Amino acid sequence: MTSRTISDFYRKHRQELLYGVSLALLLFVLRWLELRFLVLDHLIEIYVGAIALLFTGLGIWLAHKLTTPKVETRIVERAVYVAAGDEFTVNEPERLRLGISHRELEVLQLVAEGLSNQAIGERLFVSLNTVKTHSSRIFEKLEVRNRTQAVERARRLGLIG
Amino acid sequence: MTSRTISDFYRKHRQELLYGVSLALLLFVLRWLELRFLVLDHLIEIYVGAIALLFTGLGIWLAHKLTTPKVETRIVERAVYVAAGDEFTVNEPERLRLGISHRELEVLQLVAEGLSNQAIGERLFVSLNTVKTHSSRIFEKLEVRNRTQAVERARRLGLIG
DNA sequence: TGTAAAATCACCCGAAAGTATGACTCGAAA
DNA sequence: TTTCGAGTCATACTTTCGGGTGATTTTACA
Repeated sequence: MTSRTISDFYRKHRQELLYGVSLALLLFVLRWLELRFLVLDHLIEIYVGAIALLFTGLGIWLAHKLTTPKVETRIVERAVYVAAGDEFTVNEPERLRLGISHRELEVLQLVAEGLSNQAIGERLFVSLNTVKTHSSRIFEKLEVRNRTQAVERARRLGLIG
Repeated sequence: MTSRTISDFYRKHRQELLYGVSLALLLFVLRWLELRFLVLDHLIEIYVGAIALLFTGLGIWLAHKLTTPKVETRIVERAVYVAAGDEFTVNEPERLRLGISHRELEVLQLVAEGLSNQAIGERLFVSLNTVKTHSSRIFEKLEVRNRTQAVERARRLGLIG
């Protein structure tokens, strides 16, 4: 396991780690409070109150972290295209004729959406290298040299919508 | 105070009332649990655990109620009329709206044909750098990050055939 | 159940694309 | 005359693509 992998792991699981550490700390504080107040058992109400407060806070914090990771107002401008109504179906015979696999077609569709290889890999849960292999094969089969031409050609052949 | 006023009051302060009632109920349960378990003081941990759980839940619920209405997504839909016929004419209003110059459109068309920047430069008798400048401006104006997305978008907007 | 095709991933390398910034020319408009 | 947009070009840099090669694992099917 390299340091790259470790930092990747940290990045990906930062939140979970934070929660874990926070919970551990809380339990520690709990224990301390317990030992502190248990001897004076008429202070049990204060103790319980503190616990209640503490955990209400924890709940709020948790919910906040979990439900509002981005409190930004998104303005999505969506263009509605008239006269582009018909549904698309893949030209299956053409796909078979060119020997393009399902996975390759899938990659091709994402390429057509303008995604980078990296982004495609993340979308399909495969590595960058795999995406590159797929796209290279696609280019070969479509007899083109780059993704833009591939999209152009695939459109004309009815492989993508 | 009429019944109308009362129902108005209820509508306006429904949330606050709910909170109040809930809190009262909680305190009641608390009290009950206290009496229940205090005699068996080795069950204090269970008691405290229950309290903790309860109030964590309360916190989450509170936070949820308080923060969810703040998420706001505005979707601006805009109709774009694309020529449905076979012959293509540039959607001039759209070009002007986006502030895309004629030269830029020319470059965009060649990009759509799948030419490399180098090839576009040779076709238009300008340097590679000039083509890059143009295409960068195009990307900005179309709000995209690469040529594939640019072609995709330009096609939909009726800027290219 | 064995085999071929498909899918996955890695590493290297050079080319192409894209970003950022600045500068120069030219013609039209203020 | 000044100003401004469009077009041109450059330098420097980072990122992404695409080609080549080889390998392992999964899946499909005969």
